[in-house]
Amino acid sequence: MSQYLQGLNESQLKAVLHKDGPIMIIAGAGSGKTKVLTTRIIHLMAAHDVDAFNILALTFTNKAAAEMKERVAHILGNNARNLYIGTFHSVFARVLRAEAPKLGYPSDFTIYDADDTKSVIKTVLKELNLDDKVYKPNTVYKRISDAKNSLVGPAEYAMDKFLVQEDARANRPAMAEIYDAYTRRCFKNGAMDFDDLLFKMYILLTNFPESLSKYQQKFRYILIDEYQDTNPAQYEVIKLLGAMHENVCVVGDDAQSIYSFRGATIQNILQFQKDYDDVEVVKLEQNYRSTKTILSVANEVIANNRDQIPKTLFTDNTQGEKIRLIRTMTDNDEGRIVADTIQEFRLREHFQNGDFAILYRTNAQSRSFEEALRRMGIPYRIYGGLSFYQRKEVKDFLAYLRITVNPRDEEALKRIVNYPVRGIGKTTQDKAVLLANENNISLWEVLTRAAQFGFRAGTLEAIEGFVNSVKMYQSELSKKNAFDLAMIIGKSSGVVKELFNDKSAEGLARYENVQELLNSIKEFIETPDNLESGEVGDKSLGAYLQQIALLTDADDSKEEENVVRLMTIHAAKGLEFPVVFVGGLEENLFPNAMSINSREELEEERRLFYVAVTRAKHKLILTYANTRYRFGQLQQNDPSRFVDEMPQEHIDRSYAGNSARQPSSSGGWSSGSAFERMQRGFASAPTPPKQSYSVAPARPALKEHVPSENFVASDLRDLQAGQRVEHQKFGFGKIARLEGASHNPIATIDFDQNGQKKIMLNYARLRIVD
DNA sequence: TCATAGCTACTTTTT
DNA sequence: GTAGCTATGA
Repeated sequence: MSQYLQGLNESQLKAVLHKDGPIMIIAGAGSGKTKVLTTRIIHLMAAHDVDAFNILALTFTNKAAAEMKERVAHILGNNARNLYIGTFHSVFARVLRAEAPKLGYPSDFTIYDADDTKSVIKTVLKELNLDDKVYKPNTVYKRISDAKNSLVGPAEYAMDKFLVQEDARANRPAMAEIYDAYTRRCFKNGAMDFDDLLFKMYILLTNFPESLSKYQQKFRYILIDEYQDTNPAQYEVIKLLGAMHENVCVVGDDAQSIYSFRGATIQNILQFQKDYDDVEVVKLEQNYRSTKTILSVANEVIANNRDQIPKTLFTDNTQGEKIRLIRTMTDNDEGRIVADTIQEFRLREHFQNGDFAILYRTNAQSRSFEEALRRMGIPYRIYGGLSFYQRKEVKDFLAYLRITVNPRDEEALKRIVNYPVRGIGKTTQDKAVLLANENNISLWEVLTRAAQFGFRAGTLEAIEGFVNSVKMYQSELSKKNAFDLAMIIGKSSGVVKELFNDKSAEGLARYENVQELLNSIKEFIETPDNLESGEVGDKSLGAYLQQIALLTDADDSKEEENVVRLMTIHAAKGLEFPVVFVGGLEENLFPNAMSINSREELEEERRLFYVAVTRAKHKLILTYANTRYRFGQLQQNDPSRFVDEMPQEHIDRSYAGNSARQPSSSGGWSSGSAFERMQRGFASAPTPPKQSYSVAPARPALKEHVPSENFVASDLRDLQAGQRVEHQKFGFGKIARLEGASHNPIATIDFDQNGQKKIMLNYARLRIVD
């Protein structure tokens, strides 16, 4: 038996050795999924002489792709180079780059990220004279994105009775029109958004049979990671590509499907067996990652879900210790106790910083952990949030590069036409945009022909100066590599100088970020071959821009850093850590308040919890806070229902007070482990009482109110103006009026002691007095 | 035309 | 608590 096959268990081996025909691998958490995928690729090449050029492996994250590639390269060396391994988005972008003219796009089409997309939506809304309070860019984006991910174009959308009716009911009848205008605008700009990369790939394959057959022949063996997270667009493309050889291998775990909000449908994996005849199904049920305790907690919680493929995960690992459940008074205490526990484990059990991960439901939760770690001098790194490439200064600089490569890119143009300030202000810009629309030409063309359009002499001079310098950059495009050209642009545009002259701390950071960006371009041109595709050497600026558009900050991997990692649970999928903290286990936060209205949504939250738990190898610590600041307001939450769903014999509650649920206002704090005393110390530390309203100097100080003995939050659905209520902090008051959307009602309350305040009823806890 | 202060809406998750 | 937008004055 070949060496690379050794150490595989029976099912793993079965999955690897299966050569032709469709196969579905149901891979439980920690069951060696990546190992199976990579070994399968190695086996295809080593034992069956399959050409690397004929293998396509698709993942959801760059990180997963890089890991796979690396593992294959480890065994096969240079042969691995020609494999097509990448994310759906990056592989499709590469294909589309080659085929763009067929679809009427320039090869150097721009890829719009979420910010660009929203910005285009705002532009379109303005031009259609629509109120962006009714048509919130986020809502519109979601709607369009959902449509594209279901392969519904603007024309189909407008004719889809159900969709149109939905929009009408939501009081957004112009949605179809917006979608159409948005699509046209992107096309005019020579740009595709994230969803287009999937949608246009589908269009390419369906409208151009010769392209379909070309890629069908090329990709004889197809492997899909995380199949449970595919959306209909991805599903259809895979089906098309695999139709000729039917060598489609999908790997997934229905229990880890956590992206339905992005259009993923669990049906794809549940139905796979119906898509092809003779599907081989292999289940990987042995977990190599976690202790018996952790695994049984995960199993027991997920058993509450109705929709799932039956399977039994087991492990030969040790029993391990109980799961620690920690309750704290506030979110800040939660941060401190986690930091403290990390310290404890480091000292007593010799863990390193890099062994710890802190996971949470929402990005906003990172703050308290971050502060606590910083205070204790524990090095950490936050993943997610604003990625490097989304920072303003980086985007500004990139906009120069983008406009050089694709002058039709209006979003980029608007960013930099007056940055650094050169006397082309808002009035001029508005006029130019108007001219572009009236004459049906691009904004760039208006600027290049500015003399014809009667701008003021000074303004005209400014425009011409700008146009000439961009034209100069463009003329260098074919002569210079990405880095040299970027350097020229940085110097000549004045961007670098502008940042250099800003000596404030933020200015310094911005300057460094742009330098960092230049470094990354240098790195790009110096990398010997393009790891993404295996195709050698497109070092142009256009290639660089398309690559980074799909990068997130989780991808710039300084993996070896020995630091504590903070990230959302979504971002942690596919990763494992010796010690895992999961924070904010509270109702309304996790499960999130947005997701408790239907069984499907709640089950997805539960799967998310399952993902969180199964990241841990040795130790798992769950925390929740009695009160936490959210949205400026102090909120009280009950412990998460998931806490109750865990097998209690595996839980160490000695850090959680005595009562499981509904901690009463006085009870639960009197017993005393050393740790608990310490915790109480934190809770009652002499920090000044927090203000739950903004601290405007003119406003009178809050007259603190002591809640009544019998304070119980009332059901506020039938709240009426004129009723008297009690608020825990602001005291007694009278409802002056009710306003806001029905799903987010806002009450204006005249408080006896604290004046008038606006309170969001979704969050507030009010007792109706009479 | 530009800088700034103040107001508002937002927080679910992301390629 | 903050980013992004608007109104205001220089």
